[in-house]
Amino acid sequence: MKEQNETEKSTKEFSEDCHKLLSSVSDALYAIGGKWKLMIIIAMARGNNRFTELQRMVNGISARVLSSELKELEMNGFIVKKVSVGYPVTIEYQLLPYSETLQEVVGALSRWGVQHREKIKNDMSKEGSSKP
Amino acid sequence: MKEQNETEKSTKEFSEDCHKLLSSVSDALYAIGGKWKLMIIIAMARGNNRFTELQRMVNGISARVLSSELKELEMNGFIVKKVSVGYPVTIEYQLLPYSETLQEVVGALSRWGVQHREKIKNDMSKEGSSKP
DNA sequence: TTACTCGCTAACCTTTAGGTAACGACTAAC
DNA sequence: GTTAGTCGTTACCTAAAGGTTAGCGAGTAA
Repeated sequence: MKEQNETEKSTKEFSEDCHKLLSSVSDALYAIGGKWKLMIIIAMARGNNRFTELQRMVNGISARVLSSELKELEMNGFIVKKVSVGYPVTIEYQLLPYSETLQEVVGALSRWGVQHREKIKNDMSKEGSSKP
Repeated sequence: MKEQNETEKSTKEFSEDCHKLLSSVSDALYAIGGKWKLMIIIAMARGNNRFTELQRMVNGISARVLSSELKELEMNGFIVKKVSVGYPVTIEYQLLPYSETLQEVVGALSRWGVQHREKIKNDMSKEGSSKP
């Protein structure tokens, strides 16, 4: 029964594999999915720690959305909000070490993004020049 | 003027870097962002090529959403729809080579997802056991 | 005094994602 | 021939993400 053929076995294994892969990717997307979270983390990793800095750097984000995303990022342990009580109360957001675990993801995504833009450009110029 | 100090220079470079990174990640998210696209590609890479197979494999997706996501994936050159005209018309979706460029992204995301789930589990057990 | 910045927040509205349910066309079983 | 299942597609509707505008409280600069 067990060594009947390989089709059945590999199908099953594939299917288990697949479920694991799917659920881990799903977990990841749950935490860092959406339009902004990764972008905010990238901007912060580049030294943007103030609210308005972030708003200017992350193109197209509104104050309302930035505010709520920062809250979520804080709840999930990616960043902290530091309020310096001294002279003019300044508020800074800082990355926590945990956000560094995202480096690989950010790297992969940005490399893919670069090559994808290239591809789109090529596709367009091909279509454009294919007029008979 | 040029070697005044390093602070100014590196700030500027950081900022340029940052914009590039942000726009490439943004491009990537535009194409493969959202809850389902990557999951569908993963499922297909594991040998699920029929509509209902995919629907069963990708947990929680509805037929309507699957149908529209498949259309988008086709438009963006990740998959093709093959209709065999013979006997009971069967429809198969197949990955195109371009979807393989996503391997790195999928790998990174799933590894991160796995460790993130671990982290959540640990965090919870810590909080749970800290009752005085 | 006026005006402008920073770090938000609330109220309101639009856009998009996604669920439900039903259909068409065809098969298979009862 | 009637019911049930496959393989999708479509129309309709809700929910939630996100944009816009406005403003507040505290500081700063003219």
